[in-house]
Amino acid sequence: MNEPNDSSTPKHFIQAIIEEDLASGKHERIVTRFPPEPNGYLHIGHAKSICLNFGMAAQYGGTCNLRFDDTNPIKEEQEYVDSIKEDIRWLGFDWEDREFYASDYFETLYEYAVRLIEKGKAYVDDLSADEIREHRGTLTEPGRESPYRDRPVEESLDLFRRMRAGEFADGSRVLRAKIDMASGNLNLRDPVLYRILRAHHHRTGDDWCIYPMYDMAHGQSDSIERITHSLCTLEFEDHRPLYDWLVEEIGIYPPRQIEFARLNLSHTIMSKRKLLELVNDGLVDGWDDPRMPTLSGMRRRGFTARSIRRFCDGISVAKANSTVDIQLLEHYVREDLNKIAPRVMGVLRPLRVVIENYPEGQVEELDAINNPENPDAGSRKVPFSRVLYVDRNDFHEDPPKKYFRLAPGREVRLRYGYFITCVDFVKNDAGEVVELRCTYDPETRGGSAPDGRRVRGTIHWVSAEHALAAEVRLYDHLFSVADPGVVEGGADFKSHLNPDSRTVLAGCRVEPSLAEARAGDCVQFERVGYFCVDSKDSTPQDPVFNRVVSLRDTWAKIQKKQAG
RNA sequence: UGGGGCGUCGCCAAGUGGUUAAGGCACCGGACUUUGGAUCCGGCAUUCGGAGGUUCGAAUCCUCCCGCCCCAGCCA
Repeated sequence: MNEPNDSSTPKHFIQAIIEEDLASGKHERIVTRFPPEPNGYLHIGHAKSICLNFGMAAQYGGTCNLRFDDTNPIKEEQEYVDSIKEDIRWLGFDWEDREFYASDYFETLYEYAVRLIEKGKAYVDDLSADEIREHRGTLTEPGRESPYRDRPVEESLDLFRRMRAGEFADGSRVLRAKIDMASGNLNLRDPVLYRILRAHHHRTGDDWCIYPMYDMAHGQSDSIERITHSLCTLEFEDHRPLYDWLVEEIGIYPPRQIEFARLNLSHTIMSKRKLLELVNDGLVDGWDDPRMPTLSGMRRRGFTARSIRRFCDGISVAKANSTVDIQLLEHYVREDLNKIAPRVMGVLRPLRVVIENYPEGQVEELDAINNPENPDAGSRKVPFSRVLYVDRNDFHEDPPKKYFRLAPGREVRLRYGYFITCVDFVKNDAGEVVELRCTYDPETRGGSAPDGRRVRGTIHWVSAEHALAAEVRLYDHLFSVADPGVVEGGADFKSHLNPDSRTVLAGCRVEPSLAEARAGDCVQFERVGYFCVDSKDSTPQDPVFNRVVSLRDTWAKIQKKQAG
């Protein structure tokens, strides 16, 4: 799936490369792959890669494989592969029958390693991990060759076979490529290709006690799958010479690795390690907490797959490290939800309103448009009666300048209802306004005055006796600073956690039509924001709504300006 | 002091020797409005990290300088 080619999105450098390769005849069809390691949940940063890889395949009539990079059994689990598949499907992409695992290639990879040893391009090293590190040298000093580097091919072959057979202890030996211990690129200083590791693998079980390293597995898996363009992030740029070297020395099909900048988003973090820390420390309610930048969290929050896809298109792909303003993401959800979310009325902080001249016991069913952006969405009936709730912040005892809503003596329009005028208000002992006394103009049913009289303010409301009680969870940025990664002194990123990232409102009142709402449904509470029925905690009896994003709020801006 | 990358508006990002230096977000005006939403109009880089140079002409080519990111896992 990908969006109709938006002319406002210019071609990026990867598209340029692919088009050249197609035009020159280097490739007839392109093949890409999305290669997650099943050691955590997918986040919005992965979405960029997913959209890129599947997007290129779709745009140029090729295919994109899903391949799990599962070469480290210590960190990988089936739970993660399941969640990854679910997230990719939800995002709207289909790998059909092309679901692969690096572990499927273990036997072939082993043969490739043997081939390298036979060519004298790899050797078994008996050095310990510490010794290997000591021999590696530093950024500015060359490394030293291992004393085992030039041992006979036959000896390495024998040792490697016995490594596989389980004759040696974990960590006692490794297979290394024989390249150049003096290279300025540390990846070329005889990189480790295989290590001994007795760990249960989620797919191969206990079949293997040696596992290939990333460099020995990734490019070779790409080659086996005939990947034409292997797209990865910038930190692998230094690995490209090794990627090319291995494919060349083994003598197999050479895919082309192309690196692009990973996504960074302001006010959040993308590091799996840090995300896991938030989960483990109980600072969020799990991987799918609606504040998390994980796809499962965003899905639960109410982000649409389409808005994420559009976002990924919008930010484009380049090689410069960058941090995208989270407001751009919010823009794309608003854009999408504006078109598809049914409008309803919900009162978050209820303030009781009695319409004094409205007949006791009378109920009217008023027509309300479901979505002004989409006539096909039709309309619904909303009950109106003598006692209503409006939002507390739609009343001001002493209204500030430019405030168009309710205040003593002020007339406003109730959305799809009547014009009402506040004639009095009631306070409790604590001095809080607890009730408004209003009158209505029977001539203004539906919201317009026959005499042409205009009101500046329109507010939302619900009928007290008909409204449903609900819990509403307001979410804000997870971190209060744009770049939580930057911390002073001994502080750590968690010190930037936004204490107001979640505000739970109980006792909210929403219109009765919401009785039909089901988990995952998104609506717009008019004048407030977009909300999604929580998929975990919501029940028909006790509905729970998550705020996806607020509506743009001009009044808030005016207030800010007035304040200072 | 090694190697690999990157620097164009507050944030993304086009641009590949001749364009008035795209577009989006944000921001600022205004119109419209039964959501202070949406929509619509208008504004928003004499300048491309800096300095030299080549050229009739440079963000694009050359030289030097500056800044930022990545690499010393038997992680990926």
